Amino acid sequence: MARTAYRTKQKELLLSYLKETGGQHFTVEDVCAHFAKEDETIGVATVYRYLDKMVGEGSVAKYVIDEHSAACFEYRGESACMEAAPHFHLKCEKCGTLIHLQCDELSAVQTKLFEDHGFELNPMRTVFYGVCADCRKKTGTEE
Amino acid sequence: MARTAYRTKQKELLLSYLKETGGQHFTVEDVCAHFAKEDETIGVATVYRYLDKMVGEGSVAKYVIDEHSAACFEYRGESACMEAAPHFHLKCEKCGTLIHLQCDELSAVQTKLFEDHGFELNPMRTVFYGVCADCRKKTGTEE
DNA sequence: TTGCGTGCAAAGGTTTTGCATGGCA
DNA sequence: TGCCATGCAAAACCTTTGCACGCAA
Repeated sequence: MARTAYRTKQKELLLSYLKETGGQHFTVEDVCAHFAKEDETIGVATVYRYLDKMVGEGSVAKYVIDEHSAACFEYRGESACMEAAPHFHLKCEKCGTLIHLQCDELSAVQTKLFEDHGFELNPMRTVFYGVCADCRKKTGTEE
Repeated sequence: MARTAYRTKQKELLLSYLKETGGQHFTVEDVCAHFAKEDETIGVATVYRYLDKMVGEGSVAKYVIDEHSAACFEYRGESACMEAAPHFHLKCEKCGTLIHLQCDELSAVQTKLFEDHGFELNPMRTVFYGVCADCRKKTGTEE
């Protein structure tokens, strides 16, 4: 059963950070560094523990952007239900930009996948890889 | 410039493995284990080195399925150009199954993303996360 | 006082890298 | 002979886990 959740300083700190950065991406390191600058301490383990729990609850989304860099998290609001404002993520393989995209066409894909293939897409975790408009313009010769 | 590429045993071994398993997924460990059973030796570093190069050339696709398990690779054929037979990958978050899906609707998304947002989707790297039909049937209560 | 929450450090896993050796041309 | 390719082991990286201590209730 749900244990009594203590109200601790770290939890408050993390929640305040989440609200500040709502909708933006951050890593665990970002969180720790942010508070280190303010002379507050919050250990990585603690951040991981909270974030993992919140991912399970759906209020935070976790994205594996690249296998070798830290995972990206994103706050989706306390009462965020997944259907609320689903958006997708486009990751540019050239410049590394992560684009938020709210697009009906993509939502249609979600429906299509479900109806035709019985597959229930999870937009909270899916990342589209490719090359963004800006990078395509630049001939694309550079790495 | 392109250096003279030597013809080595390891390269042959890897290529033969790729052709055998064409279209299937494998990890670096799979490759090494496969040859270890046949008393052939091919080190992980070598496999990573070749695979990374081939990913760059487009003949092998690399998927980050889960941040904590090994990366999945897939051979796409020597002369595989990306337009040839693009298919997408659906990863079930419940049972872990990786589904290959060749679907015109999804190809339409690719076009849509390109036309409306200038984003050139890379199907070789994109993985759709969600829940597969089988797992949805099973009430979905289990982890 | 009870026992959850925390931080530190160690462990765990995959992938990369350095370096000496081996093998292709 | 020259130099690319290889394998081993160590390093690097992110994330998880064990454990003792601190703090909320």
